[in-house]
Amino acid sequence: MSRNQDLPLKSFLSACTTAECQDCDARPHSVCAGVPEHGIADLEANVTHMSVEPRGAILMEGDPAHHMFNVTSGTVRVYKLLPDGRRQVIGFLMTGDFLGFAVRDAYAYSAEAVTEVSLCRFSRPRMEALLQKFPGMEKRLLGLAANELAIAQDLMLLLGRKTARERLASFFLMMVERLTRLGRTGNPLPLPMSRSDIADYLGLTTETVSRAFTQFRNDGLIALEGTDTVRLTDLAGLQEIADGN
Amino acid sequence: MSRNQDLPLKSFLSACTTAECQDCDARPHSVCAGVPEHGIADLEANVTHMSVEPRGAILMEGDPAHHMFNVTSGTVRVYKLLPDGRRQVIGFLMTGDFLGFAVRDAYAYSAEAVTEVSLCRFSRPRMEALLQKFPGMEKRLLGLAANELAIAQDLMLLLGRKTARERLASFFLMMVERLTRLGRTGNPLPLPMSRSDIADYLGLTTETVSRAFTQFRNDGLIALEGTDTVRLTDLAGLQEIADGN
DNA sequence: CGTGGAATTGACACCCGTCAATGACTGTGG
DNA sequence: CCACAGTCATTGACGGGTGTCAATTCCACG
Repeated sequence: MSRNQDLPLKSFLSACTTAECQDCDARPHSVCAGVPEHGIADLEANVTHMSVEPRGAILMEGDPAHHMFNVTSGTVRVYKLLPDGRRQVIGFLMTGDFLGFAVRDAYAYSAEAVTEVSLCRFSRPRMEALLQKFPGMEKRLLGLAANELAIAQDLMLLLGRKTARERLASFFLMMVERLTRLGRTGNPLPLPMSRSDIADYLGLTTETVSRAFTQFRNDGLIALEGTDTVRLTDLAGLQEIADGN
Repeated sequence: MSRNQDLPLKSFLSACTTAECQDCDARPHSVCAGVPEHGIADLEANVTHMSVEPRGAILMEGDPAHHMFNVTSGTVRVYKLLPDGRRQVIGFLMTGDFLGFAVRDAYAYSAEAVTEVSLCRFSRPRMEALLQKFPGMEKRLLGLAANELAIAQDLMLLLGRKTARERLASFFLMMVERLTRLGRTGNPLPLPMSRSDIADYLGLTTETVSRAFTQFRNDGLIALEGTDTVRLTDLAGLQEIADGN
């Protein structure tokens, strides 16, 4: 199991003003889809565009939850730690995903950039003002929360009841589906995160993940194109495995 | 691992008009806390009060999501199944909990009564009208969703990374906290659900759960008062175990 | 008291974790 | 251009925690 005690967690946050809400690719997939066209300027005035280097920290468990984020490009890993360093990745965020739900006033999880990541940052009070002003935005946020909840429930089934093979197959199919929904190609499937990230997402070890990879390769279900790209050569077969048969 | 293929899933839903929103004990804990006092009559007009017998079905995975529910008393188990019968309980719902989030138009989980359960049922369009009319209700619903998400993330950490002992200790403490929040006594802790329900919630088998119970008993951490009530005799010890040490 | 399902306990097997070695890849400096 | 180091991925050997199967025991309920 991977430990996380020695990662360089210092923040690589840096301001950047190149991106603009007006022609933001992520908008239709994000909470900002709930803002009407005439409100975009207002939106822009209340957001900070920023980018984070790979392995850079975005927020940490226990920090006061002063901000909310919107991922506009790149991949983010969100995770929780046990005191002894055991890590559970609770999600990978991509274009349009929202980050920063918090009950009480502190984050209950940490988030780091996997690849270079672009983010929109909202301060909490400003976000609340926006939600007040644009009810569609709040409705949209509720929809995103319900969607995340559904993903979380799928992961619970995976973590509680699936075998290693079933977990990996489910992971592949889930990633394909998300990329497809974003209008990107899911096959060959890019995997920007490490085996250790995948393992900590699936509740396994890197060794077990690696063994499952080679097993799938030997069974003709996948083909590796480098270590971070997988061609799914038998989607139906993977689907069967993912569903438990 | 418990299979769920032979459970009598026919619905025991039955109308009942005794409860009223005006003096509903669950209101301050539920989505209805977002409705102002002057809107209660409107709320009442858009809700059906009902009760479900133990083991009765409330909704089933795949059903069209025509309704949303509000638990006002009793305990509900929410779960997902794999085709071969493996079951993952994704939550136990109690007073004030909301049931019926659905992306797309179908439920992604099933729900059954553990004890006798009282529910308020909203039809989807009526609920949406209410949310439109009372923005506080939508805000409240978002808060409930964020809260459920946090609970789900805790469970992911549990399912992915904790040992059997750690899982059971975490479960006890989680139940205590929820009951306390509802203003009820959490110690001795009532456990209306079966060992098999607990096992399927914690990603274990009944045997392993049972062994952990007796281990805790032998270690002086708990005392059983019948099979469905546990006195937690060493909360600090349980907390240490739950956190991984 | 008798009955049936749930809970507990025991014996054993197996999947996956642990530990360790090797291989593949990337970037750096000579 | 190549040697080298460092990180990550893969593979192997082995052990342990938890699942499986089976036999009691415990209770709730008639």
